Amino acid sequence: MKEENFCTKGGRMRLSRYFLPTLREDPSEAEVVSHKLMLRAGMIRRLASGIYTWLPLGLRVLRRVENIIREEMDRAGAQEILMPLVQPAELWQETGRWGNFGPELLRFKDRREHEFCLGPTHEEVITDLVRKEVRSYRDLPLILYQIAPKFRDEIRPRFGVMRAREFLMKDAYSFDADEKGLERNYRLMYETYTRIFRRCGLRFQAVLADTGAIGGSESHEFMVLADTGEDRLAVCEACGYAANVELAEVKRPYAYAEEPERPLKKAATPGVKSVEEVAAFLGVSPQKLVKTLLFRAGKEVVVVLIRGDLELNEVKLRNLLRVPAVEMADAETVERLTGAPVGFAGPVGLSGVRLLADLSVRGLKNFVTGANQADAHYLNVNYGRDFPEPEFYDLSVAQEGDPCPRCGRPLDLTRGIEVGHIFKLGTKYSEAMGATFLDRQGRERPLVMGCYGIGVGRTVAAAIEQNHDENGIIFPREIAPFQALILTLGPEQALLEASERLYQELQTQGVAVLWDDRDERPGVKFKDADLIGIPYQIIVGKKFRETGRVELKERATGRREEISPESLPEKLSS
RNA sequence: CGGGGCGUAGCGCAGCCUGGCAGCGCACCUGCCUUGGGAGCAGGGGGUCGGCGGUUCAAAUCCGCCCGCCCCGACCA
Repeated sequence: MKEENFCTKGGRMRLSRYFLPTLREDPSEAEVVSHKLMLRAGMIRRLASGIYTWLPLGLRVLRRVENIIREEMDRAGAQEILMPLVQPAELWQETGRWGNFGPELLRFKDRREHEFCLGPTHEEVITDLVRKEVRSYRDLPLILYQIAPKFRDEIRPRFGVMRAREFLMKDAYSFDADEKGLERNYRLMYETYTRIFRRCGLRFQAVLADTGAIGGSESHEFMVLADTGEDRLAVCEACGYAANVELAEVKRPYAYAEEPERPLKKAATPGVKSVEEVAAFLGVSPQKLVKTLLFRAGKEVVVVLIRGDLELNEVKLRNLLRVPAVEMADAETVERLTGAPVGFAGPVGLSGVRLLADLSVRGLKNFVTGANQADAHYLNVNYGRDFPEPEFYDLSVAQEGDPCPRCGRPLDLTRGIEVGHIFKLGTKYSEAMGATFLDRQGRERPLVMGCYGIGVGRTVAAAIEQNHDENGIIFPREIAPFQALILTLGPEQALLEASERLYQELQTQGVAVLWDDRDERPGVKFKDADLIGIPYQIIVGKKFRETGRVELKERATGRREEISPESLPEKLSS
């Protein structure tokens, strides 16, 4: 007889043999609850900033999410491929993104001094593949996808796998002959994503979104609703409008009392810089202040005016200026242009720069601005008189209660975690890279593309963020690492034998089951069981000794019922 | 990139100010005991005190440089 493998002796899903390093206390490095719980439950361990290893329990959850995605993508007719993480610079130079992707694109050279990067996304690679292989409209439509690691050298990785530098992503790309085809595929992916996140047991919301570095015409983000989310959403309950606040159009009514223009006056404001400080110092409301913001957009510097109580929306500014990124001008630039230290910039006397203003400034009279001079502000400033009339655009961030741009009812603001993002790319990449096909008339035309991403690890973290209590994780059934956990509470042979029989039987019935056969006291087993969040706990202990029945405890509700061991497999496999 | 904090056993931390044996709790190993919500007793193992350099008879502790991690900011005008 063959010797039994010492690692799998008695079956591999025994906790006494399972690599599950749980932590009794919160690790100090973790801030948000999902990160703490993933570390404590032995799902992940950090290797370096934003770089994580998935341990067996965590990997099982990751795989379950992956498999839901795979099933739904396949069902939608997409075909799975696997592309390289390492990508040659040449492809990125073709689309121009080598230059303007920014420092999160990790670049390096191989031994022959050829330039490469770690792929933060795969538009270039897929477009290269398809331009080489697809010739005819007969090959269309086509959707390809992969589930593979990505690398983005984030400024500030945080929250564990929620904002990691290396992360697992599902990315899909659609290719069509025309806009109509793209529209069909975009809708198909929208529906597929809805199915995926619903199956993962998440409460989520699809919102209109900015297209950012990926580009394209239209896009939606799928947001898991959570207070710890990094994105703010504007949602209208009345008509269903929902948008990332970065994008949400502001249709705020600006009603300003008619008042005569008063003479310009300079006021000393020593050391008074921020809006709150200036307003308090001069005894006026922040709505009477106009902030003067200097931005660097490529080589150009632009000046933007906005009412003091409002927030400037950099995404709107970036899209208006049609540049890949805008950033606040540094102190040196501010001083050179305004002649004053940061905190005292104003539009009066500025020249040689483009002057923009948010709609909130239009109609505003006798406002307060910096005087372009240290420790001084102007009162009673009026555009058209004291400085040239600026170009007005919608450049502010939507606020709670602003009117919905579609129906006018007040908007709600909530927070969300972006787990999915879909884009209509159009011909941006196909034209740049010459990815064309021959249509029915034999004309050469660029492929019309879409792209569709899901953060797999982030989805796991978001699910935990939404499903936990003070004792630990409560996994939604579809993504739980196991369906049931057998707790053997006591060292007696009879308990062990009964547990082992149950364990074998459940496995034979196809129920994913883990058995806590460790020589630990009941308290330890209960605590770990609640922490790792497996939906059902099967307790073989006191009740079994007394009655021969076991207890079935549901993790989510804490409900316990007594049940005969024989009826368990049927109950759990349903 | 700017500001702040931290780095001492696997985890959580004290010791540092005022230099003089490297500690506590949990975890781990052995034995006894115990078995329904992170038990108890006894014994034990484990440390480049983030790194390098300096000051000193003597450095976890003081000084300098570097590295790493966490938080906040990058919307200040």
